[in-house]
Amino acid sequence: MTIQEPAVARPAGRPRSEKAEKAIIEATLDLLGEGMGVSELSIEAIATRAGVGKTTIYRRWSNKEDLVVDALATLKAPLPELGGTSVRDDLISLLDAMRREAGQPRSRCVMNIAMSEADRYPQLMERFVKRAITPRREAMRAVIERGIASGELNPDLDVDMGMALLSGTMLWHTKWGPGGELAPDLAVRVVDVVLAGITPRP
Amino acid sequence: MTIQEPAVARPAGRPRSEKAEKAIIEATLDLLGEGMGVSELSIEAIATRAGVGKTTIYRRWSNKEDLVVDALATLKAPLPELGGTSVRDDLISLLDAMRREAGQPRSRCVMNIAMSEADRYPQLMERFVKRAITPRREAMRAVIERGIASGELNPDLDVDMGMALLSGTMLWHTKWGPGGELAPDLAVRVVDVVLAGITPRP
DNA sequence: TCGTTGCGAAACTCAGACGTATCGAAATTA
DNA sequence: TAATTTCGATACGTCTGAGTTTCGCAACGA
Repeated sequence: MTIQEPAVARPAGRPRSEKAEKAIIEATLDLLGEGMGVSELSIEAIATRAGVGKTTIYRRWSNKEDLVVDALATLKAPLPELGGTSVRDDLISLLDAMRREAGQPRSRCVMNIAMSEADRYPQLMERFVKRAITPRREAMRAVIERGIASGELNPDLDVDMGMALLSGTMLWHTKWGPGGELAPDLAVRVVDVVLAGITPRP
Repeated sequence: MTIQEPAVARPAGRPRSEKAEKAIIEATLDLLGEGMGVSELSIEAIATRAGVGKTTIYRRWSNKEDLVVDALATLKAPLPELGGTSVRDDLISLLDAMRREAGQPRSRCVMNIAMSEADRYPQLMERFVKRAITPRREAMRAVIERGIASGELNPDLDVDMGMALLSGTMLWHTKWGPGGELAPDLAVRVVDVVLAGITPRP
């Protein structure tokens, strides 16, 4: 058994606790997920919740905003696998992923932050949008563009308008729908009504 | 000779300045409209912006929340007149009113508060929703129900889903659309795509 | 063993905002 | 004129939280 030399030589002294780092991130996401805004979020509350000293936080992040960015960044966007068999199926997959995330406080905080703190922390938002929003947006854009090309969608459709329809409707349900869980079939119903419109079809 | 005191006897002393009261409300709405959250909003900032002393604020409202409620209450909902000639026209009127409001910081703050502070100030929200949100929601519901009855809309349509489609799409554009003003024809385009759907029609 | 670094806890300084109190001036009634 | 109340301004004590420092202990390499 040979012990592998790490690529980067470990500096002398006690190594930083990976456990503490996890606990800090978890505590941050917990508090944000409980509806706390970035400005109400205090380093001291995070330290208490995580069971660490403030020193341990400041040794890693120079201020609250950096910590929040890193915490949100750990919420990777595990985009659903898209079957690619039909536009309808792929859109349902995307929207159902949104529905499932809306039910979990850990992911729900992403939406809370995105909706409410955009004006107040612009450069936080910039990095956050790049990491969390853009990948999902591009995935949906690709599906819609493919649908237009294949003839499944209206060739005159404005792609951005299609994205607004689908995402906006889900967002509306998330914020103002009946409290608690979103209906399991919500994604299907949204996609079908968006595809068909609300006027009668012959 | 005794004078019968009127029911509303003006008390002795200098009367409260109506102008100061207006200035306080205006300053509050200005700051909220600039994207400031309720928790960042400080009485001192309001007093400075309004050009009044803090005393003048505390003489009227006992705390920040009461002031915010009163300030938001002055934003009445001047719902647009609905022609009633067609569902399409009425929906366009409703959505175009939303578009116009989204452009004005004074009204924009309504949406900001509604989106972000719901969890944090529940009883503030309750009063606010009753005053500002419910009337608009009911107006749209009435239009959709009338459309279903008249055959202009799909008889199978879930009314709440229709409202989510229309309102959610507008909300999406407000928050994440290209910065600045919303396109003047946005309401028309949203209504038409919601009515027709995004799949080709024969 | 020794030097170095991280750990949690606590104390510290500093800033901002709350809510109250006080001031002289202004506005109003009696 | 006298009494009363509000005005804006300012000072005050308090509290909360940021960010720093210090302390004794723990974990690591040499």
